[in-house]
Order: sequence, then C-alpha cells, then structure tokens
Amino acid sequence: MANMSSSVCMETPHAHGHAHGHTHNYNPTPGRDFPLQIDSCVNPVLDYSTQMERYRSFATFYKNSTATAAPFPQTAKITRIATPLFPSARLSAMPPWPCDNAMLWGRKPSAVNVNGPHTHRTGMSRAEPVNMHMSGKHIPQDSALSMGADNFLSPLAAEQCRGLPVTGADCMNRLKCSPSVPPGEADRGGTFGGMPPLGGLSLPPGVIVMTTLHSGAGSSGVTMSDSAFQIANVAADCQHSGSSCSGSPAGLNGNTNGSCSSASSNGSGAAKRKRKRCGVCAPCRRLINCGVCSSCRNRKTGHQICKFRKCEELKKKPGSTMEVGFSHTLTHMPGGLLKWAV
DNA sequence: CCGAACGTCTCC
DNA sequence: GGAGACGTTCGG
Repeated sequence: MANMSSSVCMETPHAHGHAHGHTHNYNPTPGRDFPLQIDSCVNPVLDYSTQMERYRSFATFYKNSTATAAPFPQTAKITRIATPLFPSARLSAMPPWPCDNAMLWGRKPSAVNVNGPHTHRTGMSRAEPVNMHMSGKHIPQDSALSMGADNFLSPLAAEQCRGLPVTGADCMNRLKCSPSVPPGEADRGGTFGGMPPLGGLSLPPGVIVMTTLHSGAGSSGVTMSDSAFQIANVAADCQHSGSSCSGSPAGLNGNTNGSCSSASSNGSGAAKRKRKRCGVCAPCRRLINCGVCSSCRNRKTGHQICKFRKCEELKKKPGSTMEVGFSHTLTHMPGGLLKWAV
C-alpha cells in the first residue's frame, strides 16, 4: 500500500472501521460520512469537537478501567487511546492530511526543528500557524477545546481561501492558494508555492508530490508520507537558507536544527546537544497529551513529554536515523514538483 | 527565571 | 526493556 493516497484522505472513516475488524467508537455523522474526508475538512471545528469528545471518553474509560479489579493492560490502553483518535490512520497513528491535522499540530513551533533558527523567512514555519494565537503557556494542552477555529489548518480549497482575511493560521491557507499568490511569495512562506493544486485538493503545507522513483521497498506508505513531510521541510530549509545541503536527506536527522552542519550526530562532543522534535511525525503533530501515560502521569518528576507525543526521531538513537540508507537525490522539477530519485 | 522536554542513569 | 528520577538544555 505504498501510495500517497493517505495524504489526500481518500478513505472514509466508515470504511476504515469495517475493513479492519477492530472496533472503535466512530459514529458517522450525517453529512460527514462522505466518500472523501474532505467533507470533514470543510468543517474542522465540528470534527475537532467530535474527536475531543471521543478522546475524553477514552480517558473516562481508562479511569473506570483502572478503578475496577481487572487492570487495564498497557498495550490495550495504548491501542484504545491512540487508535480511535485517528480513525483514519490505522497504521502508526499517522493521520491523513488534512483531516486530523487540526488537533495534531505541535505545541511549540519554535521547539520544532523544522525550520530551526532561520528567522529571516518572512513567512512562518509549518507548525507556527496553529499556534499563532496560542501561547501554549497559557492554554492547557488538555483544554485544547478552547482553541478557536483559527488554530486549524483549515484545508480550504483555493476558491474558499480567496478573499478571506489573512490571520495567523489563514496565512498557510493563503499559501496554498497558489492562484492568488505569486510563486515567490509562497516560497518564502515555507512551502512550495510552485506546487499546483492537485485536482482541486489542496495539499497540506510541506507535502510534496513525489514521482514514482521510490519503489517503497523497505518502507510503508505511511513512512513515505512522513518522509514527504520531512523532505519538504528540508528542501524548504535549504531553499531559504541558501546552504549547500541541496536537500540531502542527511538533514532529515532530528538533529538538523535547521542547519546543514555535519557536526550534529557524529558522536563527537556535539552529540551531547539536545535533539529537537522533528515536528512532522505523527506524534509531533499531536496537539494534546494523553494524560494517562506514564510520562503524563509523572509530569512533574518525569520531565518527559507524553508518550504519544514523543517524536519518532527522538525515539531513535542519535545517528541511527535516516542518514543511513538515504543516498537519494531530490530534484526540482518543472511546476514545483520534486523528484525523489534513488 | 521558569516551564518543557531531552539525555542519562538506576531500578525492577 | 520500561518506568521513574534527575540533571541539563533550550526557548520564552
């Protein structure tokens, strides 16, 4: 299943629930059980509220479960907590764009190494729009329901985008509205302005269309999706930084910190430096803490991020990440496409 | 200064 | 290997 369909939400939550045997509490809402989840994207607030409600039901379930005589197995907890949150992402909790994106974007954009210290960009980093009006310090993660609609990366179509006032989050939408944005401006915004809309489907920022050179061997489609995000960010980074990393996936290491320095993970003295969240993996995009994992429960003493928000890259040992096996080449193609040559 | 979170160590 | 604790780093 190594295709990119997950990026455009071609699957209904309804079908998902039936096709895979496991049950969750997804109740298709009239008007939402649409062949394309684009429908739910048009009404992100409704979606978000629904999912938050479900999330809380899981928390309640957990409490009740632990209160009873039979302990709730950790694996079962994880399955129950993580899976229903992303009904469309049965693999590795990777939410398809853009449907679940609303509640998944990370907390502190500045702590994400997507763009690192490069501040000369006139636009904003991929995660920034979500938190534009959300200090994070003052909005408890578990009260994310208080987020306004502008905290969603509303995947409006180009026509819907046009004419809207451009607030923090809307800025990213505007970037996706290539017809009204000069290519140069879009590029400065941190995404691929030259990227044409895909048959009316607006792609999430950072998602690129890759040509078929990647066989998918050794990587699932989900991984490909994640890679796409990372590739895009690296490319954007190099684009605005003018550095010489030329989209080299070595920069995909969680250590990049927006730079293409080679001293990040070589086991020398610099290896002691803290790595940063990649900002693009599913856990990084998750917005809320689960509240029930050990990290959440031991927030005060543990000093650890929620397990479901722990960056996939940071879980790996430094140096064991993607610099190995990434001898590929990113090639800019006409029309803003990128070719992922192996 | 403070909160968040990564790294590392210890314990089980 | 996971949990927990704590030192440390980082950003606001």
